[in-house]
Amino acid sequence: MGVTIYDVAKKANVSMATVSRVINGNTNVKPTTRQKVLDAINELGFRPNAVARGLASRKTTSVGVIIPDISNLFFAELARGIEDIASMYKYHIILSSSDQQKNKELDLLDNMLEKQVDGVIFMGSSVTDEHIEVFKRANVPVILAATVDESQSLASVNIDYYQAMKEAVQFLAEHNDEVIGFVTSPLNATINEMKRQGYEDALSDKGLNFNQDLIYAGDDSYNSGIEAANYFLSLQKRPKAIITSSDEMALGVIHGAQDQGVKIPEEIEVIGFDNTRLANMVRPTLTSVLQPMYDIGAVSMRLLTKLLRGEEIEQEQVTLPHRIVERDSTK
Amino acid sequence: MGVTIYDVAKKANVSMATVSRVINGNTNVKPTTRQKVLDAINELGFRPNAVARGLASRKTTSVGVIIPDISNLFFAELARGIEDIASMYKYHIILSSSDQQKNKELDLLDNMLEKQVDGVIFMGSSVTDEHIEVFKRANVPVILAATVDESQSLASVNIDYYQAMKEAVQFLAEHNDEVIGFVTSPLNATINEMKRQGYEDALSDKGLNFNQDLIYAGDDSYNSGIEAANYFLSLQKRPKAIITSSDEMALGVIHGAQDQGVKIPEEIEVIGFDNTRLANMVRPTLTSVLQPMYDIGAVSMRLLTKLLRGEEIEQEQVTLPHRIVERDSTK
DNA sequence: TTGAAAGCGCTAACAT
DNA sequence: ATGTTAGCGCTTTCAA
Repeated sequence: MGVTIYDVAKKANVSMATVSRVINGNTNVKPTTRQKVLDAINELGFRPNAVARGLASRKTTSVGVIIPDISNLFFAELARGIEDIASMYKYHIILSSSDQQKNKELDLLDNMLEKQVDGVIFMGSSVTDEHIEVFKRANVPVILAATVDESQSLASVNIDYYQAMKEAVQFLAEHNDEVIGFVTSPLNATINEMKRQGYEDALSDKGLNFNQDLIYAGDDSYNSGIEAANYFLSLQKRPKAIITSSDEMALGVIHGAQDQGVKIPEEIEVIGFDNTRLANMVRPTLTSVLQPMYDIGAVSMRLLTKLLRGEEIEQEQVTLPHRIVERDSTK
Repeated sequence: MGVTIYDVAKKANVSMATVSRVINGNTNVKPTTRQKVLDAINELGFRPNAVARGLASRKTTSVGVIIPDISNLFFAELARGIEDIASMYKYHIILSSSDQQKNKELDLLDNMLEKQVDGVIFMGSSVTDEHIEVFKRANVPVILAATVDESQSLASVNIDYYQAMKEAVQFLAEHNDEVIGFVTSPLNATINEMKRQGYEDALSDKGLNFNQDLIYAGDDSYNSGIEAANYFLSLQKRPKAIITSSDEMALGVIHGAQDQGVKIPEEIEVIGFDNTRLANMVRPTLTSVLQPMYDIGAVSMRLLTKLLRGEEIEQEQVTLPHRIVERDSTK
């Protein structure tokens, strides 16, 4: 551009300090002076340089967001929640996908810190001690969104995955005392482990059948859902219900079963997880455990703004509510 | 942090300039000196301040991305393409959703320019004269991704929407000389107008039936696809094929029709647009016009890097290839 | 209410 | 091959 605060000051016949005050909404400026400055700003088409500002004030009003994969429906929804609140508080988002690779995650964090982000929102598979150490050394607040740190030493926003999965299994067990299959995912390792635990505990609480054969390791994709269906159908003792750790895999399971002429939910009930928009886009519509992705993002960002503004925080580990949304893939 | 280039210089017994040279990979440094500096950097845990760097060099290595809605599958995929190439070239992405509101788009651009982004990738519904004017005044390169500027005065990456839609209709017309319905969307107004034109021209080329009743104005959502199906089924002369301007609406059409007992593709054929992952997640699987979203993003970003580095550009308006991916929703 | 002036941490001539 | 020295455009004491 070329127009600086100095040019404005000269034009308005005031000092740079006064222009700065006007830009920043400082009240200690005489109204007439303020107007003079405002006029000069308009005439010159002055646009404050946020980089210079950042250097002088040591605040950039931008926050880093490390996300496994922005093209994933689940995370994209979460990102939107972050973004909406960020823009409400005048923060910018620097967004990068990590593919859940630890090295990439750490590198991204480093780059963002070089850019002097005021804070970071992190989504990732698992939080190792190294992660924690790096986060603490970062000198800016870090929030984990939909990401569990077992040591509970970082601020975070999640649902109770263990309990959610347990309830889903219990829900099935009400009208189904037969075997229940489970499709896991390697993504979000820690969270999936919690889900698996909930699954197992629910079964043993009910005195139901459990063995390793009933767990199929998917990869979070639609196709792995289809493969899971094929696998379960090939079992001697077929499950009468299947629960997956994501909606996309649940759709795969439904279609995989239907492709083999199996009726859903009559012969096999299916429950997904996350309650993404996909749950309505399938026949029968998918019963799913609602996880409020948008809210997790929004609450994470809100929490970050509180930290950034030194506001009172009641609780650094936030747990949002979940619930089962019943549709037609269950009886 | 607190550690600056000055601290490193002192520790290594060299000048700041030398440290700067080492950081920036300048070759004019004696290997032993370089090593001394590197050691000092490690010992002190020095991390270069990108903000200071940006101020001094007038380059931020960050680019702004204005996107209608990051939680939309289509745009999220595009964003991922942008991001992958950006990170390959060491650029950071500042990402904001505009909801295709002109004011928001212009505001976002303004904010990004304040942040001194080196360039901008813009995705939006329509490009008005005001957009163009603002883009030109921005003083940084702007690329339109999956966004058409009819005046052709800006760099852009698209497919030939007109031709793509025309081919889709011709494809249907091969085995279907009956009426063909069309579901539009208000999103991407200009592009949808091109698609509509392709639809109409294809019909008239074939001497086929056309009237306004055959166009249903959807809103790009799954539900509006269902509504479109209901609408078309209520017509006296039902279409024998329906083509939509997005996959999500196509799924809605399929399910809306199936919910009323209509067989796809036997009674009605359906074609979607974009060939998103959804096309495989439905029964019957969806024939769709492939638009390479990821590539559009990647090529846009690559084009931007060329502009930024002053590399030779052959063509500022890039048209990527499209094609029809046949699946089971058509005969 | 306003101004003067010293940085913020780095790059980029220009010297040597 | 290395050092000196202006800035980059703004914020922020400190004074007035």
